[in-house]
Amino acid sequence: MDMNPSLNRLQKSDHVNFFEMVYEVASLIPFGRVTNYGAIARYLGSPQSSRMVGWAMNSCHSHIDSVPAHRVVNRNGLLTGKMHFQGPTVMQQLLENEGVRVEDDKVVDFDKIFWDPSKELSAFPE
DNA sequence: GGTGTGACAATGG
DNA sequence: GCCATTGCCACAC
Repeated sequence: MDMNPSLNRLQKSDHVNFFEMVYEVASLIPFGRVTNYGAIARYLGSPQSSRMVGWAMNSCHSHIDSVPAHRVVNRNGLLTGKMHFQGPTVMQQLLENEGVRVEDDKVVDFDKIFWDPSKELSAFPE
C-alpha cells in the first residue's frame, strides 16, 4: 500500500472541523441551559482538550453562524469568557435573558441547568 | 517546522 | 479548602 503522507494528513484535515464541531455542539445547547468546556471536549472525544473548546470560542467570530458562547462556562460555572464578548456584561445579560441566574459572574444552580451533550445527545451524530 | 499560547480541568501540597 | 503546578491538544506566528 502506498503510505502517502498526504493521505494521512487528509484525515487529519477532518480534525480541522474541530472548531466547527464545537460550534455545532454549542448551538445544540438548549435554551436556558449551560455547559462547560470539558463536557463539549468530552463529547468531541477529547476530554483533555477542554482548552481547545475555549480556543474555538475565541475564534467563534470566524464562524459564519452566531455561536451561543454565553451558554458555555467553565467547570466552576464561572463566566470566564465574558470579557471576550462585546461587553463584560453581555454574557451575563444573555444568560439572565434566558432565565439563567448569574450571580457574581457565576451561574446559579449550575449543576441543575448543566447540559451535558455527551449524555443528552448520547451519540455521535457526526 | 518548532515554540508559545489559551474563554480549562485535574491533581498535589 | 484554597493556591500552585502539570497535562493537554490544536492553532497562530
